[in-house]
Amino acid sequence: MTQSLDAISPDIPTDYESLKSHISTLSDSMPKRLLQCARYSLANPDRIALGTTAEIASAAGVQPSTLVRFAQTLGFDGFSQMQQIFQGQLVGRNSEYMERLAKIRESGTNTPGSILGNFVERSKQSLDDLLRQVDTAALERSIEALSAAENIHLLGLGRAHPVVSYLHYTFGKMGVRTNLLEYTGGILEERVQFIDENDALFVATFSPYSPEVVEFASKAFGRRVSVVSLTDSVLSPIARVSSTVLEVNEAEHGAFRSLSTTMCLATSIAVAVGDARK
Amino acid sequence: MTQSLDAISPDIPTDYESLKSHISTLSDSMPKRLLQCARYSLANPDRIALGTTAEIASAAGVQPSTLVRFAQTLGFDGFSQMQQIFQGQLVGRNSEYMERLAKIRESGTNTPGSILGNFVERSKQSLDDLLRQVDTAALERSIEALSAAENIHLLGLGRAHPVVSYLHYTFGKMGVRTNLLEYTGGILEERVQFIDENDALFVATFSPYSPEVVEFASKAFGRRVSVVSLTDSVLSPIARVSSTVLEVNEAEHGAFRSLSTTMCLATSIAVAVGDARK
DNA sequence: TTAAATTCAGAAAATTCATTCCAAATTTAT
DNA sequence: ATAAATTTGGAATGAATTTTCTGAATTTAA
Repeated sequence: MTQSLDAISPDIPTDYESLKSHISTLSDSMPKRLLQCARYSLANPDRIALGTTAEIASAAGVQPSTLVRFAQTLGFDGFSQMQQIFQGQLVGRNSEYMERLAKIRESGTNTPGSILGNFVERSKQSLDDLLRQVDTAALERSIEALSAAENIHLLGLGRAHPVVSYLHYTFGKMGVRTNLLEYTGGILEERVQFIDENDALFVATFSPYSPEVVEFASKAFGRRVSVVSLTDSVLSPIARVSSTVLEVNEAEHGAFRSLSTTMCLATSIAVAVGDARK
Repeated sequence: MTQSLDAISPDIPTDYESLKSHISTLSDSMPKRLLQCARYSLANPDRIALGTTAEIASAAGVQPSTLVRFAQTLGFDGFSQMQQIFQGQLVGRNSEYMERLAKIRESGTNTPGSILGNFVERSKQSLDDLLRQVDTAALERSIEALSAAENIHLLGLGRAHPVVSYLHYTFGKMGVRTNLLEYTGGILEERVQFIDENDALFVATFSPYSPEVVEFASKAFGRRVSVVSLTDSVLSPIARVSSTVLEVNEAEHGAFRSLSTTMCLATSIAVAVGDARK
């Protein structure tokens, strides 16, 4: 049907990967609305594959005709021709996905893909556990404590450091001032004196629990500071010196634990505190 | 528009799995042509999802109108309504997903528990997307590059910093030496000279992409260093200056993005590189 | 075998869709 | 600042698509 036209324009992408890079290349010289299309297509390829021009256009905040122009800018006849590539990707990807799912169960395969498949599976499981096992009362008290605090101090070393680093960033973006306690030699303990009774200390620590962190929290707790802790077991030594304890069972693979679930909880805490403070 | 009709026929399947059993149940009492439709649909769900009635009918050896009657026999308004379920299968929507979304909508959106519920659900979705959309070839090339590197340098600022911080820790535990590049004033750029051609640079950056990070990666790339980047879109400026690009669509809630999915990918990378190096 | 009921094919109708077109708005170059 | 070029929104168009309808064919029941 469009054979002659295909022959005329031989340089248009025929698979999704090259289409992606094609879009990415041309997007440099695209005007506002077409760039909007480019962004939307790459962010929502599924909707491009399945939607109609009207639906997609409205979701992307452009006119249907703009979508057509976008496709034509990329060298296609029109939208429909471009859509076929997105559809092809959808079908191909789905069958790959099915194969990968089947392989997850078989242990022994150590390809990057199967390792990822494993972690995805376990992380989903772990997220489910989080939602099922979370102590809602403790979560609420934690949010209250952090919302009421004059200053929030954040402490976490080793595998826990990314958690407080993320909270530092996210709280900052929401206008909540936090103090990220970095461990630079032995001077950590001295900082306890700068933590006020009206402040809160958020501390994350996982097995094996750094003694310095527990010690620091203990001292703060002794000074009647609200200590909100995030840890991997209620048996954690941090539990004794905390006002509220949040527990997370993280996905693991052999000796290695992810931070996937922990980050989900951390994000929720940040958003809830941000809401309460606004 | 079809609300009243939906209400009248409340027992039609809403996901592919139940549709399948619905079809096989009813197919017992179907006349020849409808049975033909039933068989074809179960054998070629992808074509039902993406084709037009004319195309599918011709492929299945029936009339387009028969396809419509088939859908109506199953309880649908028409073909289009049935087609949506086949499309949902392709994108990975199932009944559990629908139920959970409904639950989240029911509950108030501002209690800490519901915020957490929301993030858990979105994170799971996002993890699924990761497994579906991941570019396995790019992932494998990334692992290779990092495994082959003499030294691995890690760079990430803002929301991306927790990612490299985590990698620094985890690689360390596996005996893989890494160099975490911290941004302390303007001296970042100078460090490029210490990165060798046999080294690899792992850089994480998310929108809005820090110019310093892109600039640094660009210089390293110019020095023929393997640059493995983790970012949120192929339109990311880092993509141009990377040997391999890994893309992650992170769960978000309003303006706030988690790091849940990203951490899952990061963990997988660390484990895969650890395996390859051992 | 015959009549009634069901199923079917295909044409026709109604709707939706992708695409084109053009005037207005915006950007770029001078 | 002005003109030229580009980009855009939105209506108009024509093609394609889904759905309905009807008479013919087939099946079922008596």
